[in-house]
Amino acid sequence: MDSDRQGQGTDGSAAKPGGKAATRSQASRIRILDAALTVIRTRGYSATRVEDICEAAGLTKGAFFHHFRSKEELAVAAADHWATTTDGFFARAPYHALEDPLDRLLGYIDFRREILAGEVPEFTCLVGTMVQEVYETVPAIREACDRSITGHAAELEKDIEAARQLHAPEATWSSESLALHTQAVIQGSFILAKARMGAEVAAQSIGHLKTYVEMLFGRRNP
Amino acid sequence: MDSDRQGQGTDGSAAKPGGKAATRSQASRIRILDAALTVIRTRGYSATRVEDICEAAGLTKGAFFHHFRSKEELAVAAADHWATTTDGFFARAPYHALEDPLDRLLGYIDFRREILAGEVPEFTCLVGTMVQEVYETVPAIREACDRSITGHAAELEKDIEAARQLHAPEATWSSESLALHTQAVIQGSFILAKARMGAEVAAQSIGHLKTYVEMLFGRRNP
DNA sequence: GACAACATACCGACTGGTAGGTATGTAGTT
DNA sequence: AACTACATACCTACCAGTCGGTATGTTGTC
Repeated sequence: MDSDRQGQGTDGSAAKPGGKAATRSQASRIRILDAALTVIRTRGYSATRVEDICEAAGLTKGAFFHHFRSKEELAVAAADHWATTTDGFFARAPYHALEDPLDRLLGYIDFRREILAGEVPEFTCLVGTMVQEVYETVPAIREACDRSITGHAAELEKDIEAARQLHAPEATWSSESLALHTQAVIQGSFILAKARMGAEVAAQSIGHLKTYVEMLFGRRNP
Repeated sequence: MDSDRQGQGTDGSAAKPGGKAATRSQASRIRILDAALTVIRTRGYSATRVEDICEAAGLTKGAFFHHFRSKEELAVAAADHWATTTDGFFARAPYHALEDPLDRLLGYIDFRREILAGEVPEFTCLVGTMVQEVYETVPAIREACDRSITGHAAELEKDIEAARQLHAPEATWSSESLALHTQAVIQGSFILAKARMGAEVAAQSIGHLKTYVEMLFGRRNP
């Protein structure tokens, strides 16, 4: 209902072999979305002007409003775009090849810590930023952010559940709650990183998260 | 240097016995600050208009700009006000009377979970919200938020350090990093609560935090 | 206590720049 | 010719901040 514009841009026709124009249009659309990721993560959603995004994308407002009906619609599309790209990014990460689900889970946490590089806007989360601002005022954006976070957690939950059955069948905690907890730690570590303008705090916090998971699975003693 | 207007309002003259007007002025100032806490937590910093705050405070823009030179200056004052009021709030909480520092630490975590009541804007954090939006663009606000978070963590760190020396002298983690980690979990849990529009996720995440701390201190086995 | 002189607290109409959105034009493709 | 993908110029609502004014003290002097 609200998720057209997902795969093939604005054109309704599908399966066009070698459609050059459609490809170029899509490229512009994605440039706008990518620009939005950068700018919104830097300045926040409300404070970013659509012209900021256009400038970062090397396009004009005409192009912007050709692809998106409003700033709000862009935000929803950006959240979906974020979900898609990050999911792909993590799916391709090396830890994913490990056999034991617990190793994958710990590998995921290590990976999250490792990618805390560069400037703060580069490693922080688009949807975590946006949902803080608009959760009460713009339902569509809130829902898109929720989809992104919940979807990512659900992906992780699979490994957690498998690891739980394999290594901690007696565990009292639910895989879902642990998956969400990892996301809470990561999101919270971003807030501290922003307050302090550095990744160090975030890395330490994710380190605590890893210790916790290791202890839950008996791989480490206090 | 930047912290006049703190104790005695706008009047330069000090030690005025029974100054009625100064008291009334302070009351208005605090009404504006309290209103700002509510409104900004609900709508975010950038999206709140100063007129929203005035309306919530039952005053007009004239009064607002009499007390604050700009919206930015208000935000800084609001962050400081937040730090002051929340510190007092936690200082007065019952867990604070416990003798064992570890009990106080665990009591703090329990307390944080217990106060997740009411609507989302009522239990979420002002400075966590603001710093996400402005960390790159408004240094003064970022610093004020940092002061609030770091100060709160430092207060907690005292109990953690005492508990560590008493119950886990061999521990490899630092009290500071654990204190900051608790704040990361709490802040992150707010983000999830906002995405899902409910306190339940936050409570579960803080539950995991408690389990972690208990395990760190050997009060619980996996 | 009365009155002048002054300061503080607040009101609300106004302004000027800004930013979301629109209307129109145009080059390229089919 | 029709349509897509943009660019440019323009419109308009909105909002931070200003400014002249009023009401309520407060201080000092007689």
